[in-house]
Amino acid sequence: MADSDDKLPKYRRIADALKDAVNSGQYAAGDRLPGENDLMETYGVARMTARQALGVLQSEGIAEARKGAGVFVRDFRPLRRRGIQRLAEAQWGSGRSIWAADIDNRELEVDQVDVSVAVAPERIADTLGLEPGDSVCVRQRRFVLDGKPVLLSTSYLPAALVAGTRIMQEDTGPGGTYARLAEIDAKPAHFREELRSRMPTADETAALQLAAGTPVILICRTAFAQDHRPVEVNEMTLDAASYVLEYDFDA
Amino acid sequence: MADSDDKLPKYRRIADALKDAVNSGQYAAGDRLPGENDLMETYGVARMTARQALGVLQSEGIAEARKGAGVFVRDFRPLRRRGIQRLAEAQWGSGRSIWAADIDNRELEVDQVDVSVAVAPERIADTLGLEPGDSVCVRQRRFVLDGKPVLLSTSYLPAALVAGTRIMQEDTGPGGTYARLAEIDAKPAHFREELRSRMPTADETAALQLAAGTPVILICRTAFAQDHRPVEVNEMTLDAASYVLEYDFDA
DNA sequence: TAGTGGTCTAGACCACAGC
DNA sequence: CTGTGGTCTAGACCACTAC
Repeated sequence: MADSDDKLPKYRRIADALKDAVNSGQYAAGDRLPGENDLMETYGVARMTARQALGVLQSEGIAEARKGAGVFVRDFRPLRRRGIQRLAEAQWGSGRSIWAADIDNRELEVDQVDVSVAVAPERIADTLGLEPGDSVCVRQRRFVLDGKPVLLSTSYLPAALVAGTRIMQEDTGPGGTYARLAEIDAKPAHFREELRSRMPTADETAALQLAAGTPVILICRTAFAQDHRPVEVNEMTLDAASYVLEYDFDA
Repeated sequence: MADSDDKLPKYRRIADALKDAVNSGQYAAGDRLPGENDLMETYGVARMTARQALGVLQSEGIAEARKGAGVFVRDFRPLRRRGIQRLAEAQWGSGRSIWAADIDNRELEVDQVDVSVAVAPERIADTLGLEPGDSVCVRQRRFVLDGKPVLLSTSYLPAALVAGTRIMQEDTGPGGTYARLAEIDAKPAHFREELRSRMPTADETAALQLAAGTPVILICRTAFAQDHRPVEVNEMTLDAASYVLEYDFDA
Protein backbone atom coordinates (compact mmCIF):
# COMPACT_ATOMS: atom_id res chain seq x y z
CA MET A 1 0.00 0.00 0.00
CA ALA A 2 0.89 3.65 0.01
CA ASP A 3 1.96 3.33 -3.61
CA SER A 4 2.26 7.08 -3.84
CA ASP A 5 3.67 6.85 -7.37
CA ASP A 6 3.51 10.43 -8.43
CA LYS A 7 5.73 10.36 -11.47
CA LEU A 8 7.98 7.46 -10.72
CA PRO A 9 9.46 5.88 -13.83
CA LYS A 10 7.81 2.62 -14.84
CA TYR A 11 10.81 0.51 -13.99
CA ARG A 12 10.84 1.95 -10.46
CA ARG A 13 7.20 1.14 -9.91
CA ILE A 14 7.71 -2.41 -11.13
CA ALA A 15 10.77 -2.71 -8.93
CA ASP A 16 8.85 -1.37 -5.93
CA ALA A 17 6.04 -3.83 -6.56
CA LEU A 18 8.54 -6.68 -6.64
CA LYS A 19 10.21 -5.44 -3.48
CA ASP A 20 6.87 -5.24 -1.70
CA ALA A 21 6.13 -8.79 -2.78
CA VAL A 22 9.46 -9.96 -1.40
CA ASN A 23 9.08 -8.05 1.87
CA SER A 24 5.54 -9.31 2.36
CA GLY A 25 6.84 -12.85 2.16
CA GLN A 26 5.15 -13.60 -1.13
CA TYR A 27 8.57 -14.69 -2.35
CA ALA A 28 10.95 -16.32 0.12
CA ALA A 29 14.72 -16.54 -0.04
CA GLY A 30 15.69 -18.72 -2.99
CA ASP A 31 12.37 -18.31 -4.80
CA ARG A 32 12.31 -17.40 -8.44
CA LEU A 33 10.91 -13.97 -9.26
CA PRO A 34 8.84 -13.17 -12.36
CA GLY A 35 11.23 -13.03 -15.31
CA GLU A 36 11.65 -10.44 -18.03
CA ASN A 37 8.98 -12.01 -20.18
CA ASP A 38 6.52 -12.19 -17.30
CA LEU A 39 7.02 -8.53 -16.48
CA MET A 40 6.69 -7.49 -20.14
CA GLU A 41 3.32 -9.16 -20.27
CA THR A 42 2.07 -8.19 -16.82
CA TYR A 43 2.96 -4.52 -17.11
CA GLY A 44 2.93 -4.12 -20.90
CA VAL A 45 6.47 -2.78 -21.11
CA ALA A 46 9.45 -3.38 -23.34
CA ARG A 47 12.13 -5.87 -22.53
CA MET A 48 14.70 -3.28 -21.50
CA THR A 49 12.26 -1.76 -19.05
CA ALA A 50 11.43 -5.06 -17.39
CA ARG A 51 15.14 -5.73 -17.34
CA GLN A 52 15.84 -2.42 -15.68
CA ALA A 53 13.30 -3.17 -12.97
CA LEU A 54 14.95 -6.48 -12.19
CA GLY A 55 18.28 -4.63 -12.25
CA VAL A 56 17.15 -2.45 -9.37
CA LEU A 57 16.57 -5.45 -7.14
CA GLN A 58 19.92 -6.92 -8.09
CA SER A 59 21.84 -3.71 -7.49
CA GLU A 60 20.20 -3.42 -4.08
CA GLY A 61 21.32 -6.90 -3.20
CA ILE A 62 17.76 -8.19 -2.91
CA ALA A 63 17.84 -10.53 -5.89
CA GLU A 64 20.39 -12.42 -7.93
CA ALA A 65 20.26 -13.38 -11.61
CA ARG A 66 21.28 -16.84 -12.74
CA LYS A 67 21.93 -17.07 -16.45
CA GLY A 68 19.46 -19.26 -18.25
CA ALA A 69 17.51 -19.94 -15.10
CA GLY A 70 15.90 -16.78 -13.74
CA VAL A 71 16.15 -14.12 -11.08
CA PHE A 72 16.04 -15.37 -7.51
CA VAL A 73 15.56 -13.85 -4.08
CA ARG A 74 18.88 -13.81 -2.25
CA ASP A 75 19.54 -15.42 1.07
CA PHE A 76 21.29 -13.49 3.82
CA ARG A 77 22.79 -15.33 6.79
CA PRO A 78 25.86 -13.47 7.92
CA LEU A 79 28.72 -14.77 10.00
CA ARG A 80 29.45 -12.98 13.25
CA ARG A 81 33.04 -11.80 13.58
CA ARG A 82 33.95 -10.67 17.09
CA GLY A 83 36.63 -8.08 16.45
CA ILE A 84 38.09 -7.96 19.91
CA GLN A 85 37.57 -11.31 21.60
CA ARG A 86 38.95 -13.16 18.60
CA LEU A 87 42.28 -11.39 18.99
CA ALA A 88 42.53 -11.82 22.75
CA GLU A 89 45.74 -13.57 23.68
CA ALA A 90 43.67 -16.34 25.24
CA GLN A 91 42.64 -17.34 21.72
CA TRP A 92 45.94 -17.79 19.95
CA GLY A 93 47.93 -18.17 23.17
CA SER A 94 46.14 -21.43 23.77
CA GLY A 95 46.98 -22.74 20.32
CA ARG A 96 43.57 -22.10 18.79
CA SER A 97 43.22 -20.28 15.50
CA ILE A 98 41.74 -16.79 15.67
CA TRP A 99 39.45 -17.89 12.85
CA ALA A 100 37.84 -20.40 15.17
CA ALA A 101 36.21 -17.46 16.94
CA ASP A 102 34.22 -16.63 13.82
CA ILE A 103 32.30 -19.78 13.26
CA ASP A 104 28.75 -20.24 14.49
CA ASN A 105 28.62 -23.98 14.06
CA ARG A 106 29.57 -23.53 10.42
CA GLU A 107 32.74 -24.43 8.61
CA LEU A 108 35.22 -21.72 7.73
CA GLU A 109 38.05 -23.20 5.70
CA VAL A 110 41.20 -21.94 4.06
CA ASP A 111 40.85 -22.47 0.37
CA GLN A 112 43.98 -20.92 -1.11
CA VAL A 113 47.30 -20.11 0.54
CA ASP A 114 50.30 -18.34 -0.88
CA VAL A 115 53.40 -17.32 1.03
CA SER A 116 56.11 -15.24 -0.60
CA VAL A 117 58.71 -12.55 -0.01
CA ALA A 118 58.51 -9.26 -1.85
CA VAL A 119 59.43 -5.62 -1.67
CA ALA A 120 56.98 -3.86 0.63
CA PRO A 121 54.38 -1.68 -1.10
CA GLU A 122 54.78 1.91 -0.02
CA ARG A 123 51.75 2.11 2.28
CA ILE A 124 52.82 -1.12 4.00
CA ALA A 125 56.40 0.06 4.45
CA ASP A 126 55.04 3.27 5.97
CA THR A 127 52.82 1.47 8.42
CA LEU A 128 55.47 -1.06 9.40
CA GLY A 129 58.15 1.61 9.75
CA LEU A 130 60.36 0.08 7.05
CA GLU A 131 62.68 1.75 4.57
CA PRO A 132 61.58 1.89 0.94
CA GLY A 133 62.83 -1.26 -0.74
CA ASP A 134 62.76 -3.40 2.40
CA SER A 135 61.32 -6.88 2.02
CA VAL A 136 58.21 -8.27 3.64
CA CYS A 137 56.79 -11.72 4.06
CA VAL A 138 53.44 -11.77 2.25
CA ARG A 139 50.86 -14.34 3.32
CA GLN A 140 47.77 -14.46 1.12
CA ARG A 141 44.78 -16.61 1.97
CA ARG A 142 41.21 -17.11 0.88
CA PHE A 143 38.57 -18.35 3.31
CA VAL A 144 35.52 -20.31 2.26
CA LEU A 145 32.25 -20.83 4.13
CA ASP A 146 29.84 -23.52 2.98
CA GLY A 147 31.72 -23.65 -0.31
CA LYS A 148 31.45 -19.91 -0.97
CA PRO A 149 34.50 -17.61 -0.61
CA VAL A 150 33.82 -14.94 2.01
CA LEU A 151 37.19 -13.42 2.88
CA LEU A 152 40.50 -12.53 1.27
CA SER A 153 43.39 -11.87 3.61
CA THR A 154 46.86 -10.54 2.83
CA SER A 155 49.25 -10.32 5.74
CA TYR A 156 52.56 -8.43 5.62
CA LEU A 157 55.38 -8.96 8.11
CA PRO A 158 58.94 -7.56 8.04
CA ALA A 159 61.06 -10.20 6.32
CA ALA A 160 63.99 -9.40 8.62
CA LEU A 161 61.80 -10.23 11.61
CA VAL A 162 60.25 -13.50 10.51
CA ALA A 163 63.04 -15.01 8.37
CA GLY A 164 63.61 -18.62 9.27
CA THR A 165 60.43 -18.96 11.32
CA ARG A 166 57.41 -21.07 10.65
CA ILE A 167 55.62 -17.89 9.61
CA MET A 168 57.33 -18.31 6.24
CA GLN A 169 55.66 -21.68 5.80
CA GLU A 170 52.12 -22.28 4.68
CA ASP A 171 51.18 -23.93 7.97
CA THR A 172 52.26 -21.68 10.79
CA GLY A 173 51.41 -24.23 13.49
CA PRO A 174 49.20 -24.07 16.58
CA GLY A 175 48.06 -20.57 17.45
CA GLY A 176 49.13 -19.33 14.02
CA THR A 177 51.26 -16.33 13.16
CA TYR A 178 50.64 -14.55 16.45
CA ALA A 179 51.81 -17.47 18.56
CA ARG A 180 54.98 -17.64 16.45
CA LEU A 181 55.56 -13.91 16.81
CA ALA A 182 55.35 -14.36 20.58
CA GLU A 183 58.19 -16.88 20.35
CA ILE A 184 60.53 -14.38 18.72
CA ASP A 185 59.98 -11.57 21.21
CA ALA A 186 57.43 -9.80 19.02
CA LYS A 187 54.23 -10.80 20.77
CA PRO A 188 51.28 -8.71 19.57
CA ALA A 189 49.99 -6.60 22.43
CA HIS A 190 47.86 -4.04 20.65
CA PHE A 191 45.75 -3.96 17.52
CA ARG A 192 44.22 -1.31 15.34
CA GLU A 193 41.53 -2.15 12.80
CA GLU A 194 40.47 0.35 10.13
CA LEU A 195 37.24 -0.37 8.28
CA ARG A 196 35.92 0.88 4.98
CA SER A 197 33.17 -0.26 2.66
CA ARG A 198 32.77 0.20 -1.07
CA MET A 199 31.64 -1.62 -4.16
CA PRO A 200 34.05 -4.32 -5.30
CA THR A 201 36.44 -4.18 -8.23
CA ALA A 202 36.09 -6.76 -10.99
CA ASP A 203 38.92 -8.78 -9.43
CA GLU A 204 37.27 -8.82 -6.05
CA THR A 205 33.94 -9.79 -7.57
CA ALA A 206 35.59 -12.78 -9.20
CA ALA A 207 37.68 -13.84 -6.21
CA LEU A 208 34.75 -13.68 -3.80
CA GLN A 209 32.13 -14.80 -6.33
CA LEU A 210 30.04 -11.80 -5.41
CA ALA A 211 26.52 -11.24 -6.64
CA ALA A 212 25.75 -7.83 -8.11
CA GLY A 213 24.76 -5.34 -5.45
CA THR A 214 27.09 -6.73 -2.82
CA PRO A 215 29.63 -4.34 -1.29
CA VAL A 216 32.91 -5.40 0.25
CA ILE A 217 34.19 -4.42 3.66
CA LEU A 218 37.90 -3.66 3.84
CA ILE A 219 39.67 -4.18 7.14
CA CYS A 220 43.25 -3.06 7.59
CA ARG A 221 44.61 -4.40 10.87
CA THR A 222 47.95 -3.41 12.32
CA ALA A 223 49.42 -5.48 15.15
CA PHE A 224 51.83 -3.79 17.57
CA ALA A 225 54.27 -5.44 19.95
CA GLN A 226 54.59 -4.47 23.59
CA ASP A 227 57.15 -1.79 22.68
CA HIS A 228 54.67 -0.24 20.21
CA ARG A 229 56.63 -1.50 17.24
CA PRO A 230 54.31 -2.56 14.36
CA VAL A 231 54.89 -6.22 13.53
CA GLU A 232 52.14 -7.06 11.07
CA VAL A 233 49.72 -5.43 8.68
CA ASN A 234 46.78 -7.52 7.53
CA GLU A 235 44.56 -6.29 4.72
CA MET A 236 41.26 -8.15 4.48
CA THR A 237 38.45 -8.01 1.96
CA LEU A 238 35.11 -9.34 3.17
CA ASP A 239 31.92 -10.19 1.33
CA ALA A 240 29.66 -7.70 3.12
CA ALA A 241 26.64 -9.98 2.74
CA SER A 242 28.43 -12.72 4.65
CA TYR A 243 29.51 -10.81 7.72
CA VAL A 244 28.39 -8.94 10.79
CA LEU A 245 31.29 -7.38 12.67
CA GLU A 246 31.10 -6.95 16.40
CA TYR A 247 33.24 -4.80 18.68
CA ASP A 248 32.86 -4.91 22.46
CA PHE A 249 34.60 -2.39 24.70
CA ASP A 250 34.38 -0.42 27.91
CA ALA A 251 33.74 3.27 28.38
CA MET B 1 48.42 -2.21 -21.08
CA ALA B 2 47.54 -5.75 -20.20
CA ASP B 3 44.18 -5.27 -21.89
CA SER B 4 43.78 -9.01 -22.03
CA ASP B 5 40.28 -8.68 -23.47
CA ASP B 6 39.58 -12.18 -24.56
CA LYS B 7 35.86 -12.03 -25.09
CA LEU B 8 34.89 -9.26 -22.74
CA PRO B 9 31.66 -7.54 -23.76
CA LYS B 10 32.18 -4.19 -25.42
CA TYR B 11 30.76 -2.22 -22.53
CA ARG B 12 33.23 -3.88 -20.16
CA ARG B 13 36.18 -3.01 -22.35
CA ILE B 14 35.05 0.59 -22.59
CA ALA B 15 34.51 0.67 -18.85
CA ASP B 16 37.96 -0.80 -18.25
CA ALA B 17 39.54 1.77 -20.53
CA LEU B 18 37.82 4.55 -18.62
CA LYS B 19 38.87 3.07 -15.29
CA ASP B 20 42.47 2.85 -16.45
CA ALA B 21 42.32 6.48 -17.51
CA VAL B 22 41.01 7.46 -14.10
CA ASN B 23 43.57 5.38 -12.22
CA SER B 24 46.43 6.70 -14.32
CA GLY B 25 45.48 10.20 -13.31
CA GLN B 26 44.32 11.18 -16.77
CA TYR B 27 41.09 12.27 -15.11
CA ALA B 28 41.25 13.70 -11.59
CA ALA B 29 38.51 13.82 -8.99
CA GLY B 30 35.78 16.16 -10.20
CA ASP B 31 36.78 15.95 -13.86
CA ARG B 32 34.18 15.27 -16.48
CA LEU B 33 34.48 11.93 -18.27
CA PRO B 34 33.67 11.36 -21.96
CA GLY B 35 29.87 11.36 -22.29
CA GLU B 36 27.57 8.94 -24.03
CA ASN B 37 27.93 10.71 -27.35
CA ASP B 38 31.73 10.77 -27.09
CA LEU B 39 31.87 7.04 -26.41
CA MET B 40 29.44 6.24 -29.23
CA GLU B 41 31.73 8.00 -31.66
CA THR B 42 35.05 6.84 -30.21
CA TYR B 43 34.11 3.19 -30.02
CA GLY B 44 31.42 3.04 -32.69
CA VAL B 45 28.77 1.61 -30.38
CA ALA B 46 25.10 2.28 -29.76
CA ARG B 47 23.89 4.64 -27.14
CA MET B 48 22.76 1.94 -24.72
CA THR B 49 26.17 0.32 -24.87
CA ALA B 50 28.02 3.52 -24.10
CA ARG B 51 25.51 4.09 -21.36
CA GLN B 52 26.12 0.67 -19.92
CA ALA B 53 29.86 1.32 -19.81
CA LEU B 54 29.36 4.53 -17.87
CA GLY B 55 26.95 2.62 -15.65
CA VAL B 56 29.73 0.29 -14.59
CA LEU B 57 31.82 3.16 -13.28
CA GLN B 58 28.86 4.59 -11.45
CA SER B 59 27.86 1.31 -9.84
CA GLU B 60 31.44 0.85 -8.68
CA GLY B 61 31.38 4.24 -7.04
CA ILE B 62 34.10 5.60 -9.31
CA ALA B 63 31.97 8.12 -11.18
CA GLU B 64 28.79 10.06 -10.64
CA ALA B 65 26.27 11.26 -13.25
CA ARG B 66 24.82 14.73 -13.07
CA LYS B 67 21.72 15.16 -15.19
CA GLY B 68 22.21 17.56 -18.04
CA ALA B 69 25.85 18.05 -17.21
CA GLY B 70 27.84 14.87 -17.63
CA VAL B 71 29.53 12.05 -15.77
CA PHE B 72 32.19 13.08 -13.30
CA VAL B 73 34.95 11.36 -11.35
CA ARG B 74 33.94 11.13 -7.72
CA ASP B 75 35.91 12.54 -4.85
CA PHE B 76 36.67 10.38 -1.83
CA ARG B 77 37.83 11.98 1.42
CA PRO B 78 36.47 9.97 4.30
CA LEU B 79 36.04 11.05 7.88
CA ARG B 80 37.84 9.03 10.54
CA ARG B 81 35.56 7.74 13.28
CA ARG B 82 37.43 6.37 16.27
CA GLY B 83 35.06 3.75 17.59
CA ILE B 84 36.54 3.31 21.03
CA GLN B 85 38.22 6.56 22.05
CA ARG B 86 35.15 8.55 21.11
CA LEU B 87 33.09 6.66 23.66
CA ALA B 88 35.64 6.84 26.45
CA GLU B 89 34.16 8.42 29.54
CA ALA B 90 36.79 11.13 29.31
CA GLN B 91 34.99 12.39 26.20
CA TRP B 92 31.45 12.85 27.38
CA GLY B 93 32.40 12.99 31.06
CA SER B 94 34.18 16.26 30.39
CA GLY B 95 31.14 17.78 28.73
CA ARG B 96 32.33 17.34 25.16
CA SER B 97 30.15 15.74 22.54
CA ILE B 98 31.20 12.29 21.35
CA TRP B 99 30.79 13.65 17.84
CA ALA B 100 33.65 16.04 18.42
CA ALA B 101 35.97 13.03 18.26
CA ASP B 102 35.05 12.50 14.62
CA ILE B 103 36.09 15.73 13.05
CA ASP B 104 39.43 16.19 11.35
CA ASN B 105 39.33 19.96 11.24
CA ARG B 106 36.04 19.74 9.40
CA GLU B 107 32.56 20.66 10.53
CA LEU B 108 30.12 17.95 11.53
CA GLU B 109 26.74 19.48 12.28
CA VAL B 110 23.35 18.25 13.35
CA ASP B 111 20.93 19.05 10.59
CA GLN B 112 17.64 17.51 11.72
CA VAL B 113 16.53 16.49 15.21
CA ASP B 114 13.38 14.74 16.28
CA VAL B 115 12.59 13.48 19.77
CA SER B 116 9.48 11.45 20.47
CA VAL B 117 8.04 8.64 22.57
CA ALA B 118 6.74 5.50 20.91
CA VAL B 119 6.13 1.83 21.45
CA ALA B 120 9.43 -0.01 21.14
CA PRO B 121 9.92 -1.99 17.92
CA GLU B 122 10.31 -5.66 18.71
CA ARG B 123 14.06 -5.92 18.08
CA ILE B 124 14.66 -2.86 20.26
CA ALA B 125 12.48 -4.18 23.08
CA ASP B 126 14.43 -7.43 22.92
CA THR B 127 17.79 -5.74 23.12
CA LEU B 128 16.74 -3.37 25.88
CA GLY B 129 15.05 -6.13 27.87
CA LEU B 130 11.63 -4.47 27.71
CA GLU B 131 8.19 -6.03 27.58
CA PRO B 132 6.31 -5.89 24.26
CA GLY B 133 4.32 -2.67 24.23
CA ASP B 134 6.69 -0.75 26.52
CA SER B 135 7.52 2.78 25.45
CA VAL B 136 10.89 4.14 24.42
CA CYS B 137 12.28 7.60 23.91
CA VAL B 138 13.29 7.89 20.25
CA ARG B 139 15.92 10.45 19.30
CA GLN B 140 16.46 10.81 15.56
CA ARG B 141 19.20 12.97 14.12
CA ARG B 142 20.90 13.64 10.83
CA PHE B 143 24.51 14.81 10.68
CA VAL B 144 25.92 16.91 7.89
CA LEU B 145 29.54 17.40 6.83
CA ASP B 146 30.44 20.24 4.49
CA GLY B 147 26.77 20.53 3.59
CA LYS B 148 26.38 16.85 2.71
CA PRO B 149 24.48 14.44 4.99
CA VAL B 150 26.75 11.62 6.11
CA LEU B 151 25.02 9.95 9.04
CA LEU B 152 21.53 9.09 10.27
CA SER B 153 21.21 8.19 13.92
CA THR B 154 18.22 6.81 15.80
CA SER B 155 18.66 6.32 19.52
CA TYR B 156 16.23 4.34 21.69
CA LEU B 157 16.10 4.61 25.49
CA PRO B 158 13.55 3.11 27.90
CA ALA B 159 10.92 5.79 28.44
CA ALA B 160 10.53 4.76 32.06
CA LEU B 161 14.23 5.42 32.61
CA VAL B 162 14.61 8.82 30.96
CA ALA B 163 11.19 10.38 31.62
CA GLY B 164 11.55 13.92 32.90
CA THR B 165 15.24 14.20 32.05
CA ARG B 166 16.89 16.43 29.54
CA ILE B 167 17.28 13.39 27.28
CA MET B 168 13.66 13.98 26.27
CA GLN B 169 14.60 17.43 24.99
CA GLU B 170 16.25 18.22 21.70
CA ASP B 171 19.31 19.68 23.39
CA THR B 172 20.56 17.20 25.96
CA GLY B 173 23.16 19.59 27.36
CA PRO B 174 26.93 19.29 27.88
CA GLY B 175 28.24 15.77 27.38
CA GLY B 176 25.00 14.73 25.73
CA THR B 177 22.81 11.72 26.46
CA TYR B 178 25.58 9.75 28.17
CA ALA B 179 26.37 12.48 30.65
CA ARG B 180 22.66 12.70 31.50
CA LEU B 181 22.42 8.93 31.93
CA ALA B 182 25.29 9.14 34.38
CA GLU B 183 23.24 11.58 36.45
CA ILE B 184 20.38 9.13 36.87
CA ASP B 185 22.48 6.18 37.98
CA ALA B 186 22.63 4.63 34.51
CA LYS B 187 26.12 5.61 33.48
CA PRO B 188 27.23 3.69 30.38
CA ALA B 189 30.13 1.42 31.27
CA HIS B 190 30.24 -0.93 28.33
CA PHE B 191 29.41 -0.74 24.63
CA ARG B 192 28.81 -3.20 21.85
CA GLU B 193 28.85 -2.11 18.23
CA GLU B 194 27.58 -4.37 15.46
CA LEU B 195 28.50 -3.44 11.89
CA ARG B 196 26.99 -4.44 8.58
CA SER B 197 27.23 -3.04 5.09
CA ARG B 198 24.78 -3.25 2.21
CA MET B 199 23.39 -1.20 -0.62
CA PRO B 200 20.98 1.50 0.55
CA THR B 201 17.22 1.50 0.25
CA ALA B 202 15.54 4.27 -1.73
CA ASP B 203 14.77 6.11 1.52
CA GLU B 204 18.37 5.96 2.66
CA THR B 205 19.59 7.13 -0.74
CA ALA B 206 17.36 10.17 -0.46
CA ALA B 207 18.11 10.97 3.19
CA LEU B 208 21.87 10.73 2.70
CA GLN B 209 21.89 12.09 -0.85
CA LEU B 210 23.90 9.09 -1.94
CA ALA B 211 25.42 8.71 -5.37
CA ALA B 212 24.80 5.42 -7.17
CA GLY B 213 27.33 2.80 -6.22
CA THR B 214 27.67 3.94 -2.63
CA PRO B 215 26.94 1.39 0.09
CA VAL B 216 25.81 2.26 3.59
CA ILE B 217 27.38 1.02 6.80
CA LEU B 218 24.93 0.12 9.54
CA ILE B 219 26.11 0.37 13.13
CA CYS B 220 23.94 -0.88 15.95
CA ARG B 221 25.39 0.20 19.27
CA THR B 222 24.11 -1.00 22.62
CA ALA B 223 25.22 0.83 25.77
CA PHE B 224 25.27 -1.08 29.07
CA ALA B 225 25.34 0.34 32.57
CA GLN B 226 27.73 -0.92 35.26
CA ASP B 227 25.21 -3.59 36.29
CA HIS B 228 25.09 -4.89 32.68
CA ARG B 229 21.62 -3.49 32.14
CA PRO B 230 21.19 -2.16 28.57
CA VAL B 231 20.28 1.52 28.69
CA GLU B 232 20.43 2.62 25.05
CA VAL B 233 20.32 1.22 21.54
CA ASN B 234 21.58 3.47 18.77
CA GLU B 235 21.04 2.50 15.15
CA MET B 236 23.20 4.47 12.73
CA THR B 237 23.31 4.59 8.96
CA LEU B 238 26.54 5.92 7.47
CA ASP B 239 27.43 6.98 3.96
CA ALA B 240 30.21 4.44 3.37
CA ALA B 241 32.09 6.82 1.08
CA SER B 242 32.32 9.37 3.88
CA TYR B 243 33.73 7.22 6.64
CA VAL B 244 36.68 5.20 7.82
CA LEU B 245 35.99 3.43 11.10
CA GLU B 246 38.81 2.75 13.51
CA TYR B 247 38.91 0.38 16.47
CA ASP B 248 41.92 0.25 18.79
CA PHE B 249 42.27 -2.46 21.42
CA ASP B 250 44.67 -4.64 23.34
CA ALA B 251 45.34 -8.34 22.92
C1' DT C 1 14.57 -28.04 -27.27
C1' DA C 2 12.36 -24.23 -25.08
C1' DG C 3 13.01 -20.59 -22.02
C1' DT C 4 16.11 -17.66 -19.53
C1' DG C 5 19.11 -13.81 -18.84
C1' DG C 6 23.31 -11.13 -21.29
C1' DT C 7 24.49 -8.20 -24.83
C1' DC C 8 23.60 -4.97 -28.53
C1' DT C 9 21.42 -1.91 -32.05
C1' DA C 10 18.78 2.25 -33.75
C1' DG C 11 15.81 4.84 -33.09
C1' DA C 12 12.54 8.20 -29.75
C1' DC C 13 10.96 11.88 -26.24
C1' DC C 14 11.87 14.12 -21.88
C1' DA C 15 13.93 17.14 -18.04
C1' DC C 16 17.61 19.51 -16.72
C1' DA C 17 22.26 22.21 -16.87
C1' DG C 18 25.00 25.57 -18.70
C1' DC C 19 25.71 29.19 -21.78
C1' DC D 1 19.39 27.27 -26.99
C1' DT D 2 22.25 23.07 -27.24
C1' DG D 3 23.93 19.17 -25.16
C1' DT D 4 23.57 16.17 -21.34
C1' DG D 5 21.88 12.15 -19.01
C1' DG D 6 17.13 9.52 -17.90
C1' DT D 7 13.67 6.78 -19.69
C1' DC D 8 11.56 3.81 -23.14
C1' DT D 9 10.48 1.04 -27.32
C1' DA D 10 10.98 -2.97 -30.62
C1' DG D 11 13.44 -5.51 -32.45
C1' DA D 12 18.02 -8.97 -32.68
C1' DC D 13 21.54 -12.78 -31.62
C1' DC D 14 23.98 -15.37 -28.13
C1' DA D 15 25.13 -18.65 -24.18
C1' DC D 16 23.47 -20.96 -20.73
C1' DT D 17 19.97 -23.89 -17.88
C1' DA D 18 16.67 -27.13 -17.19
C1' DC D 19 13.95 -30.57 -18.97
